[in-house]
Amino acid sequence: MGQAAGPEQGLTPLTNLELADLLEEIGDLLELKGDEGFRVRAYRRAARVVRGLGEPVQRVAEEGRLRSLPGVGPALAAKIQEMLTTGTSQYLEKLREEIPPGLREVMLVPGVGPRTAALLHSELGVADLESLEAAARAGRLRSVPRLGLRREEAILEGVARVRARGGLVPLAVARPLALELAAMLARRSEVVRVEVAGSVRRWCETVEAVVLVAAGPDPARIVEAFGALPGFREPPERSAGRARGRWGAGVPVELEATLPEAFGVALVRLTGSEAHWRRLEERAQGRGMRLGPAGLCVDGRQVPCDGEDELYRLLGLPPIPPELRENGHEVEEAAAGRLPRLLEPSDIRGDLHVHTDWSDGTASLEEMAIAARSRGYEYLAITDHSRSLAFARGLDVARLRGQAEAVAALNHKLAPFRVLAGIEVDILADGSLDLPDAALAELDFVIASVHSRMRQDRVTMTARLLRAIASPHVDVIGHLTGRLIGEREPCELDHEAVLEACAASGTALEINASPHRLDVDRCLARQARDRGVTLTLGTDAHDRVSLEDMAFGVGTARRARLGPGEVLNTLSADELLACRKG
DNA sequence: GCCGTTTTCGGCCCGACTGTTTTCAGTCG
Repeated sequence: MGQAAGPEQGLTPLTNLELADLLEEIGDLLELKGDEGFRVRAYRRAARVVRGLGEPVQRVAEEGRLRSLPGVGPALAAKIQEMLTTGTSQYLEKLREEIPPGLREVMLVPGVGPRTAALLHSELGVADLESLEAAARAGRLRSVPRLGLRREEAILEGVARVRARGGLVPLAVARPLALELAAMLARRSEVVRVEVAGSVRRWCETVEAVVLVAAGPDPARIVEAFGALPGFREPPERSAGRARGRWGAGVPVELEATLPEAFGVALVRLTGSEAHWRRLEERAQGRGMRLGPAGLCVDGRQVPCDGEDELYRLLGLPPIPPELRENGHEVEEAAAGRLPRLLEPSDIRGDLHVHTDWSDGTASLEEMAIAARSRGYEYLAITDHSRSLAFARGLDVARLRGQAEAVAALNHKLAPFRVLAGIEVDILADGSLDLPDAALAELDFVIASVHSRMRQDRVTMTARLLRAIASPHVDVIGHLTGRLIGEREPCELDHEAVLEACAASGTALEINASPHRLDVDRCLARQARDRGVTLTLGTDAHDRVSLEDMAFGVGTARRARLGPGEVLNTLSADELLACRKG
């Protein structure tokens, strides 16, 4: 307490995520510069370690433990220290002068990596997405060595795709920022109460803006305090009780400040969806009240509403969970007492998809297990990659057996906590599995996932998945569509055929809880449920911190209206093992 | 860049596909 840099120094302590971004940027710029690959990887590895660190890197630095982090040697420790003190590093600043930072977004275009981006820069002076698009439209790309008409067309299409998603912020970015901003506001004396609202609160996978609602006796002072937070690129626009601006790299952020007695109505309105709010307005009108931005009026008098539940109660409704506030029909359901019992975070008894340093994770088997136990779980399934994912150090039969032995030893040590010996076995291009049946048969839990050849046509990809689903050893299909939100489109697939095969064979489908994936999504999860397919939740964590991503999985499951009975991880370890196939 | 029952240098990250070529560099998972 009191140690953090105050406003008098004009510097807020860097969060782990911000520091990781700076390290990532150095990696990208070095790569664009043509630096040898190992240094680039060192920066990226350090970024990953910092991102997945279970404690503030600030504290690690203060206690002189930076060098103890894996992948952090003398050079990186010094740069991290400098970044924590000054907010940047001279090395990074120099790189930014040498290489146009806009080239980083050029690399977002599919098919354009560091070499091509650098080539486009040197040959055509491309420095960002705009100049790339202009050059492509002018037909100047096709004349560059190793490029041609086909790639020019593909790049133009890719630019459009990158653009299209440009306006939306992935939940993976928006939610941590929303929570951080809410925490900053909560510390201000002007603020009595603050909540995250908007699409973030409804766990939408992408959002237009981070929206916050804060209450206090003097809303104007809250708006003022909000505008003064460090992190806005330029001062946010302010109007009565409101402020909106762009935070950090440009994420749109909005605040509405109210009096405490108007907080409930504001929170419901700003949480949305719009259809939900409209439906509530209609319902109020139907009951002789008037609901609007100013609040709820009964007989011409403003009724105080300091919480959401109070508003719903006045409208004759039970509280409606934010995840259900979508098309407005949920209001009728609520009125009829037919709201579903939704999955709760506390229903989840274990994580069914994690990686360790046996493959491409950063934490050891024991570290992951202990982290899972301290989250209150009863069990954890270890599901590292298999053989063919060489770049992730995937496990072959021998190493898998070695890991199973290590798991057995760990179970002895951590009992009654259970570690399940599992695998995320690769589904190869023809639908066969990357490990022999005999090896899979020995495991407690088998996820099968596609990691390569993701652009197969619909027929081929469907057949490929059906073959994996038919395997008696496969318990779950992991991240079915392979999409990465804002980065990679889902693969072509006959969903109906897949769901039918899952239902018939008793194969579960995963809701991958990584906020970058959320795969299967809400719609597909709901369809699966309707077809009698069981779902599992797995974080796909590659470090201890990412075990917290389970919240995103639960949010998605709730949006899909799943209850505890439809999710495998609500079972005990014994029940789970008992209901495996075969 | 980091790291060391290969310990202060020499490894570390592999294989398939694609569009461009006429033998392969670059991208991706």
